[in-house]
Amino acid sequence: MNDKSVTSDDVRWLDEQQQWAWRRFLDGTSRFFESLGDVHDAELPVTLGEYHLLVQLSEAPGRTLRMSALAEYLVLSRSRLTHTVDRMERRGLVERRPAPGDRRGVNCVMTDAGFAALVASAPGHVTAVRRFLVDVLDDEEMAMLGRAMAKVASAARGEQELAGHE
Amino acid sequence: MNDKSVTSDDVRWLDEQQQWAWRRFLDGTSRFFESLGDVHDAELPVTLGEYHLLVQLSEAPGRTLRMSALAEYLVLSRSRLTHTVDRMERRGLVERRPAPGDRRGVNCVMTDAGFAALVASAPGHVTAVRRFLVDVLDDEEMAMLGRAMAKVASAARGEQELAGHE
DNA sequence: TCAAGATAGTTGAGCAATCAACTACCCGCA
DNA sequence: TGCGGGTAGTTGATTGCTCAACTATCTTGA
Repeated sequence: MNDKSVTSDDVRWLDEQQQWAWRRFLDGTSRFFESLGDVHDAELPVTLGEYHLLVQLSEAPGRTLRMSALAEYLVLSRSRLTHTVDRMERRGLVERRPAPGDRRGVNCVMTDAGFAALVASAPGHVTAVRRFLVDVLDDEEMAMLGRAMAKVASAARGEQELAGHE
Repeated sequence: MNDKSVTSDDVRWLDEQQQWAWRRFLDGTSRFFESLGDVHDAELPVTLGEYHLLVQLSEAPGRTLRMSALAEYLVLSRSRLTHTVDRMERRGLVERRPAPGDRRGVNCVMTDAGFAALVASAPGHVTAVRRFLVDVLDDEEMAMLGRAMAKVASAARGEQELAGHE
């Protein structure tokens, strides 16, 4: 702990309802991603993490994205992305190409095999997302969840930027 | 893929709003847990995972819980819990004791050092949960989030039980 | 124009998680 | 009473992740 650490005297603890909601959030997300990951591992050609990577590439122009952009979108460390792309490249799902205009840069490109794996995984993936999330909530809850999590994401993102400039 | 696999012909894809909300959820949870984990790693004596384990023990009678109960509450595989408890036991945060009445069973007990680590971590933990979640949402959003995630958790839990009986 | 610092990505060692196989014990039933 | 199947937990090999150090390139400003 450093000299800026918070001591128990000036902490605003959570009240009953906040505590309850936070625990439901923690438990719900754990079980949701567990179940969704299980579906990928048991039935689909790519893991959940690989799937999200392929989705990002599929929506990028030329099915191509810089490593750094991919890392930012997927909330992965650069190192972890390097290792993940290594493995996917060995399986022929993506390829690395030098980035034009910046000789430090590396583009990650989805191959046809990668696209095929994405297409093959999508139905099972979406069906699971429905079963564990979308079909469980009504439209209003789903919309609220989206708005709330957009706020949460930007709070966390703000913090990330601060940490980077230390 | 097996013979029960869903083909693209009969999948109900997500509409615009559902897609948007689902992506906010995915991105928000990733960034939230990333930021909260960073706070633990940088400033607190125990990691986020260890913290949650200690919280469970702190609320159990005798600060004691069966390994299997702990695994269920924390949504951890038994193997992963075994390894995690190994490490925490080496650091003196918890102890293993035989479970009375079932000679297969093992109780995990929080030590005084474990309780001290929990107390030392709590202020920083709660402050971070506020910064990245609770203080970012208003009371209504927070309540909705709790209700929604309670539903999601039980959908996922239901699925888990089915998988177990195959 | 060139030095200092920032950015992009990789590397490899050490640590943590996963998966299947294993031991030990409990329960129900014949 | 003992056998079959289930439950509790551990083990160790494999795989994946993390962290700090490293190379290479880009940018800025004196």
